[in-house]
Amino acid sequence: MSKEKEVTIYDIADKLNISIATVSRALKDDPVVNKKTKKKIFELAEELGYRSNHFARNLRIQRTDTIGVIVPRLNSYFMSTVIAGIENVANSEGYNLIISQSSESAEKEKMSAKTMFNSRVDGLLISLSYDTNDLSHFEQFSKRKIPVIFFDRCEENHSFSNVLIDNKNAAYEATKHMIEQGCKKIVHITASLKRNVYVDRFNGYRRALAENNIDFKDEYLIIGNLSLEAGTEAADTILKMDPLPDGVLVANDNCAIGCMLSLKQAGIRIPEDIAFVGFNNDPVSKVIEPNLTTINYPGYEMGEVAARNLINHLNGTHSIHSTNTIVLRSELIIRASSQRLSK
Amino acid sequence: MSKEKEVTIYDIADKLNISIATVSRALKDDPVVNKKTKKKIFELAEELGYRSNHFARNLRIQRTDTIGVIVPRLNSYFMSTVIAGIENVANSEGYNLIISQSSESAEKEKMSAKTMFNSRVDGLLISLSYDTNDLSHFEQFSKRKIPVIFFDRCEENHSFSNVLIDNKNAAYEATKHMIEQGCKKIVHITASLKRNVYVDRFNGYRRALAENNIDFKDEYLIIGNLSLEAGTEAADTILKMDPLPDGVLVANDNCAIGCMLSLKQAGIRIPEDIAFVGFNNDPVSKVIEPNLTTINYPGYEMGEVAARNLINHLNGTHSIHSTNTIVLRSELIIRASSQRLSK
DNA sequence: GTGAAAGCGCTAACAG
DNA sequence: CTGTTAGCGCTTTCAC
Repeated sequence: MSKEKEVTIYDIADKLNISIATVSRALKDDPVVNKKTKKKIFELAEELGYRSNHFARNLRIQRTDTIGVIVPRLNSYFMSTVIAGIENVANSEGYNLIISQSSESAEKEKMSAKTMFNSRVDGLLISLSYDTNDLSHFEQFSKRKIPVIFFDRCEENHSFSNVLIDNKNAAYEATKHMIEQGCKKIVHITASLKRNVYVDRFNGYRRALAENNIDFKDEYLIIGNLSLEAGTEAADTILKMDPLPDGVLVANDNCAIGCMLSLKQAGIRIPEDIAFVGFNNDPVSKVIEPNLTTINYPGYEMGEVAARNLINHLNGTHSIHSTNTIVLRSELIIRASSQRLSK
Repeated sequence: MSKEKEVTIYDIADKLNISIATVSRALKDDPVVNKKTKKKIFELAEELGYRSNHFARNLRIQRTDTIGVIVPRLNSYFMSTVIAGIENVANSEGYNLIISQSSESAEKEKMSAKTMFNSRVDGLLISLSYDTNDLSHFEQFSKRKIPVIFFDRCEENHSFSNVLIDNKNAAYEATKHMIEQGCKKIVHITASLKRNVYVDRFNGYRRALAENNIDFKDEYLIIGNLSLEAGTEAADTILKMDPLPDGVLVANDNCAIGCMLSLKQAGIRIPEDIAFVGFNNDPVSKVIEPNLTTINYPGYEMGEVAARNLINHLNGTHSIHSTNTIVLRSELIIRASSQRLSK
C-alpha cells in the first residue's frame, strides 16, 4: 500500500536530460521554449501523471488565485443563488472558491475569516452574520491590502466596498402598498437591527407610516431570526394583540410563511384580515396560499457583481482604495397575500 | 501602498536571538520548549502579526488538513443540510472544507475533481451529478490512495465507500402506502435512471406494484430534472393521460410541489383525485396544501457519517481498503396529500 | 533557446 | 532544551 511517489519537474527533467528550468517554462507554455522540447515535455508529463504542486508554486509566487466566501447560511434560496453567481464569474476568470458559513455567529465568522486569511485568499467576499458587532477581524485583510467586499449584509461607513439593494426604498414601497390596500396597523417582523439590511428596511417602513400619518408602535416591531419557526412564534405574538393588526411586513419570505401558516390555522383570513408582504422572492412564495407578495431580490446578479468587482480590484483595474457602494435594482411583486381591494 | 512584508519565523528568531527551529517548535506548542521562551515567542508573534504559511507547511509535511466536497447543487434544502453535518464533524476534527458544485454536469464535476486533486485535498466527499457516466475522474484519487466517499448519489460496485439510505425500501413503502389508500394507477416522477437513488426508488416502486398485482406501464414513468418546473411539465403530461392516474410518487418534494400546484390549478383534487408522495421531507412539504406525505431523509446525519468515516480513513483508524456501505434509516411521514380513506 | 542557482517559509532529523 | 541543516517543488533572475 505504498503511496505512489508524486511526479515533479525534476523527474521530467531527468528523463529528458534537460534542466528543470526548461520544464517549468514549458509547462507554463512559455513561448521562449523550443516547440519540439515543449511537445516532448508535455507528452512525458501526461504519461507520468504529473500535477503541478500548488504549494510550491504559491510559496514562490505569493498568490493563490483563490477567493474566500463567507455567508451566514448556505441553506437559503437567496444565498445559494448568490453563490451560483459568484461561482460563475470566479470560474470564468480562473479563480477558485473557498466557501464557509458563519451560521449567524460572530464567533464562527471570526474563525472563518482567520481560516481564509491563513489560506491566503487573494480576496474575500462576505455577508455578515446577525450578531457581528465589530469588523476587527477584517483589519488583518486591509492591513495586507487584501480586498474585501461585502454583499447584502454590509456595514456602511468603512473602508470596503458594498453590493446591495436599496432596502429602505424596497421596504418603503412594500409598506406603502399595504397602506394603499387599506392597512393601518402594520406589524414588522425582522432580524437584529445591527445589520444594515434590517435597519434600512425598518426605516423604509417607518417612513411610509409617517408619510401616511400612521403612528409607529413599538410593539409592532418583532425581532427574531427570520426562520420558519420564528414566523410561528411571531404569529403567537400577533394573535395576542388587541386589536389585531391588519398587515405584516416580514424581512424574509421564509419567516413570512411560517407566520402565515400559523395564522391561517388560527382562522385568520389572508389578506382579508391581515395582509402579508415578504422579502426575497423565494420560490416558496408561490407555493403558499395565498401567494405571497414580496420584494424580488437579484441574488444571482448580486453574486456576479460582487465577484466581478473583487476580481477587478485584484487585477488592478480598480485601485484598491476606490471603495464604493453598488446598489442593485429590486422590485415589489404583488401577489394575492396583500390584495385587499376588490379586483 | 507598499504591501506589508509577511512576518516569518525568521523574523521572530532574529529579534529574539534564537533559532528558527525553536520558534517553529514553540508555535506548535511543542512541550519540549522552555515555557518562558515559548511565552516570549507567542507574544512577539502576536505583536508582529505573524501568520503561519500554509504553503510552506503543506509543502513540507505533504498534508493539507482539507477535505473536498462536491455536490450537484448547493441550493437544495437537502444538500445544505448535509453540508452542515459535514462541516460540524470536519471543524471539530480540525479539517477545513473546500466546497464546490457540479450543477448536475459531468463536465463541471470532472473539473471540480481536478481542482480538488490539484489542491491536494486529504480526502473527497462527493454526491454524483445526474449525468455522470464514468468514474474515471476519481481514479487519480485512488491511485494516490486518497480516500473518496460517496453520499446519497453513489455508484455501487466500485472501490469507494458509500453513505446512503435504503431507497428501494423507502419507495416500496411509499408506493405500498398509496396502494393501501386505494391507488391503482400510480405515476412515478423521477430523474435520470443512471443514478442509484433513482433506479433504486424505481425498483422499489415496481416491487410494490408487482406484489399487489398492478401492472407497470411505461408511460407512468416520467423522467426530468426534479425541479419545480419539471413538476409543472409533468403535470401537463399527467393531465393528458386517459384515464387519469390516481397517485403520484415523486423522487423529490420540490418537484412534487410544482406538479401539485399545476394540477390544483387544473381543478384536480388532492388527494381525492390524485394522491401524492414525495421524497426528502423538505420544509416546503408542510407549506403546500394539502401537506405532502414524504420520506424523511436524514441529511444532517448523512453528512456527519460521511465526514466521520472519511476522517477515520485519514487517521488510519480504518484501513483505506475497507470500503463499505453505510445505510441510514429513513421513514415515511404520512400527511394529508395521500390520505384518501375516511379518517 | 537553455541551464545554474537562489530562495519562497517551514519541519524534522540529528547533534549537541 | 536548543541549534544546524537539508530539503519539500517551484519560479525566476542572470548567465551563456
